This record gives sequence, structure tokens and C-alpha cells, in this order.
Amino acid sequence: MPRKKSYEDNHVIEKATQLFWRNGYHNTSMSLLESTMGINKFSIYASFGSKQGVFIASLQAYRALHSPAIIKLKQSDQGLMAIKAFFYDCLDIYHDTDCSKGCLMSNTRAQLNSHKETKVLAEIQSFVDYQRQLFIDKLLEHGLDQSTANKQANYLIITKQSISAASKVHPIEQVHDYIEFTFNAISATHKH
Amino acid sequence: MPRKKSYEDNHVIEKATQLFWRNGYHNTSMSLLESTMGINKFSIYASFGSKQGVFIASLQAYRALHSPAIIKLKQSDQGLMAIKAFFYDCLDIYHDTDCSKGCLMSNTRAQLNSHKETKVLAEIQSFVDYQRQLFIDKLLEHGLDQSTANKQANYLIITKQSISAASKVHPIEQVHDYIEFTFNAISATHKH
DNA sequence: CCAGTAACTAAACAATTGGTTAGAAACGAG
DNA sequence: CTCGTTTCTAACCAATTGTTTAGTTACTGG
Repeated sequence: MPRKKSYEDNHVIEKATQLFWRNGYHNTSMSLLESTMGINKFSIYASFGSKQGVFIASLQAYRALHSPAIIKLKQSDQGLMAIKAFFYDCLDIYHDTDCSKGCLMSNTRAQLNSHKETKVLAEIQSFVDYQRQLFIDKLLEHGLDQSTANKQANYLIITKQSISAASKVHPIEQVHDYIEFTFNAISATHKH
Repeated sequence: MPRKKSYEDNHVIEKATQLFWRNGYHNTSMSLLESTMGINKFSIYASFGSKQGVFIASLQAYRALHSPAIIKLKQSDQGLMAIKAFFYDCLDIYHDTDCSKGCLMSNTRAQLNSHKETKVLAEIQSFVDYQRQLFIDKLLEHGLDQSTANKQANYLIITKQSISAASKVHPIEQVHDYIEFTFNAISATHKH
């Protein structure tokens, strides 16, 4: 009996994700979302409840973009070098037409008032924790003991965040140098 | 003949700096600046021209906070270890009552729309370039050749940015681990 | 004391923010 | 066709943004 929806949620969220990714949360207004998503404010609120609702759906869509890279990481038996390859894969994901947008999650955490917007923070924390566990698993496969693996995973999480930030500001070769140098250093600590 | 100013620019900018540092640029409104600086909007505009003017003055005040650490770095003959000490000194500067506010410059660059606000970006870039040159000088003293010193200085700039970001999110011990690990790695590359 | 200049107060400015709502339009089962 | 349900259009909402301005107050050289 009802009228048919003229859009698909997945499709309009894809547009919103790109917009948030390029502009950040606070620099993306509802009217900008309207024009970019191609639907009216009413429809946005009907489908996602609030601006924050749109953003959380965008974060989930962003996370889904990493599936191929994550599957590849999981299935690899290259240990530490698989993590390095994962970092390069993420760098590809950050890449835009001419520059790098960085990691949407890292960007967001850097922009938030921290204490408010707990739902958004929880979404980000969930993805970070997931990646940390992935790193730990790979490091254990690589022969490290649990305690060292935990420490190194923390180090890698910070490093990944750094790569996101650096990719937005510094030339790509400098970021590559940074990755190579970092993993050489980690490898060296594994030798003895 | 004129009436006397009831405040000192330096003093009110100090308050503004703390506010921007904690909240970020976009989350600091003019009315919040009014109450924190303790003077009226009129006076703010008379002294600094615009919100951006207040912010740029705050960035300069922030930069001045580093003078002691920078003098110490310049005068040290400890080469690479002097840079490490400088990083720890900066970490102290970032420290607030209970948590870390990170580096105001790094925070700002992470929050900006990049393409607009060129005056702000120029102010930040100036400080980054200054620090890079400091690092290069120390590395040359440490016996590196020019090309390697340049590369390592770039690496250190990224690392410093990472420390700022990490200090806001991760426990202080993890950040200390990160610094120790990074400088051990750099030292190792200097040995051969 | 007085006049001129500057700094103050407080109200208002237009523009934009995230969010809402009344009514028209489109659908499909009966 | 008609009725009930849902989506859409478009105007509107109060609140807040950065900025300006008219009018008052305070100081000081003459």
C-alpha cells in the first residue's frame, strides 16, 4: 500500500562517507549532505535519525571498505611482513584523486571533543581493538610470546595512526620511507 | 588623553591559548572566548581583528612555550639523545591536569579543511620547518652526512606528530615505550 | 574643568547550524 | 476508483555562529 522509496540506503551512505571523509564531521552540514546524498532532509532523518546517525552509518561503510585487505592479512602466513603489506593496502584506501584523505576513523578521533559523542567513539574504538587483535594474532604466529606481541601490537596501532596523519601532510615517498624504516626496526628486534 | 586599556594582550592570549588547545579551533566560539579571556567581543576584535587573529596570536604564544626546550636542545652536545630529550620535554608541555592535550599545532593541522585558512597553515608550517632544521643540525653534529640527516629529520618530524596524537589517546607508558623503541631503532642504524 | 580620544557595554546583525512539520504526491490492496 | 499508508517537497523552527555598531564611560593633555 505504501509509496516506494526512491533511493537505497547503501547508495546514499556511500556518498555521505566520501563527504565526511574529505571534510570531517563538523565541516559537513546537513544541507551539504542533502545535496550530496541527493535526498531531502526529511528522508535523511527518516532513514538515519540524526546527523550522528548518518555519520555512524558512514563509519560502518568505511570499515567495510577494509574487508579485502583484512581478509588478505588474515590468510597470509608472512607474519610481520603481512602487517606491513596491510599498512600499504590501507595507504591505498586513503588515496584520493591527487592527495590522501587519511583514515576516516583517525581523522575523526583527532577532531572530536572526546567526552561527548560516545557512540561515535565506541564505533572507532571497536575498529581499533579489532585491528589490534589481528596484529597480535599475526605476531603470535610469527613466534613472539604473548606479552611482547601485546606491546608490539600497541606500537603498531600508534604507527598506523601516524601513517594516516603523515599521509595527509607529507609526500608519499616520505611516508613509504617511514613504513620501511619502522618495519626494519621491528624486524631487527625480532632477530635476537 | 585616551582611556586606559584594562587588560594586557599577552595575558588574555594566554587564556585563549589554553582554550584553543583544549577544545580545538572549531569548538571554541567567540562567546566562549569572551568569558574565558575576560573581555568583551568588542575588545577582542579591537585587539586581534578576528577569531582567526586571536588564534594566530595563540599559535605564536604556544610556540613561545617551547623556548626553554629549544634552547636546551640547541646547547646540548648529545646529538641524537638531545633530540630524544626534546621529545620528552614536549610531552611535558602537552601534559594537562590529568590527560595530554597533544601538540596544538599538530591538533590544528589535523582539524583544518586544509585548503582554506592559509595564514594558520603558514604559521604551523613555519614551526615545523624550524624544528626540522634543528633536527638536521643536531644530526650533522652527530656525524651523519647531509642526505641521511635530511631523511632522518623528516622521519623525526613524523614521529613527533605521532607522539602528539598518541599521547592524547594512549597511556603515558605506552608513549614512553614508543619513544624508547623509536630512538633505539634510529641508534641502531647509526652504528654501521 | 573641560574637551577629545580611546576603551568599554550591550544590543543587534545576517548567515548558518541541526532538526521539525504540515500538506501534497505516489503507491497498492480492496 | 478509493482508502490507508508511506515518501516526498518545502517552508519553517529556535539556537548559535562570527562580526558590527550605536551609545556610554573613563581617562588625560591643555
